[in-house]
Amino acid sequence: MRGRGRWRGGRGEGPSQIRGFVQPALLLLLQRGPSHGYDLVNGLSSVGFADYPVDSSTVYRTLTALEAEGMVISEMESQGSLGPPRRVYRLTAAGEGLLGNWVEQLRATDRILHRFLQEYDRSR
Amino acid sequence: MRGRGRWRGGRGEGPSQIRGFVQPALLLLLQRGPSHGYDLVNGLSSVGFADYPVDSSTVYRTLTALEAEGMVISEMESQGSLGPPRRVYRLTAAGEGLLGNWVEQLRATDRILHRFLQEYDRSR
DNA sequence: TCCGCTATTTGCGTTATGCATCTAGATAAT
DNA sequence: ATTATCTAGATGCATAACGCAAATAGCGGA
Repeated sequence: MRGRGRWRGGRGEGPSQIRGFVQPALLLLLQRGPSHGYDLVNGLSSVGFADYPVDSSTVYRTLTALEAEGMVISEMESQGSLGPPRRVYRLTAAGEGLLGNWVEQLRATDRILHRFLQEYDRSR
Repeated sequence: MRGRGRWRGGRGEGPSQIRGFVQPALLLLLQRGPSHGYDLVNGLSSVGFADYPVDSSTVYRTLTALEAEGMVISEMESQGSLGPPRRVYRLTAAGEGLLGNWVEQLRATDRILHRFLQEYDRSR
């Protein structure tokens, strides 16, 4: 899967303007159980995040970064998949904590957004 | 030591993860009437966006960019202010349209966020 | 053999933003 | 008069978080 994604807020299309949303999204998906990069790439655009296309390179890089910080742990899948070997990630306890922090952040973001939209609607 | 930069969603503090939110926020403020940069800097952190601190440089740069695209127009204030001359901006029709587009975008963002938070809460 | 998936990695460029610093007018305090 | 303080804005530098493109590689089918 190649990132399709047009962007440029304003003109027309575009990814959401949330930065650093890939990280919490991946943490949430991993909370459901271990998974590997390729699957997560598709997972993002299927399970609830259909409107939020993310490039695969971003996913892999984010996973690498998360592992470097101890938020996830990976190991090469012993055997049995249908293609090349996969690196399977699973959430650590620290990772779960991080997810919790992200959630707080995102709730704050949500409130800001609501205020903005409310202000806009009120000005009509 | 140059820009080390606090950030890091997760840990604790950090700017909101909304990118490109300064633009719609400024457009919304300008919809209420003409204003100048310094005022808008404070406007952002007072009128509804208290939790969304924005650096003044960002505000000035965003205004410059908006003007280059014809979304706002500025002129130096003829006279009468209490400090150095101000550059007063006002919204153009194109700017109002842009704001409308941003609003649509942000509603989409809002929906994504809701789904995310709902998923998280459901996993508890 | 060549194609099309699956799977991951890496180089390169862009963007929005923060921090620090500089200039400078106006006014109030010393 | 000098100095501090607020108002006002511009600019250099750094960087996180992406997207896009392309390389690498295992595997199964036509």
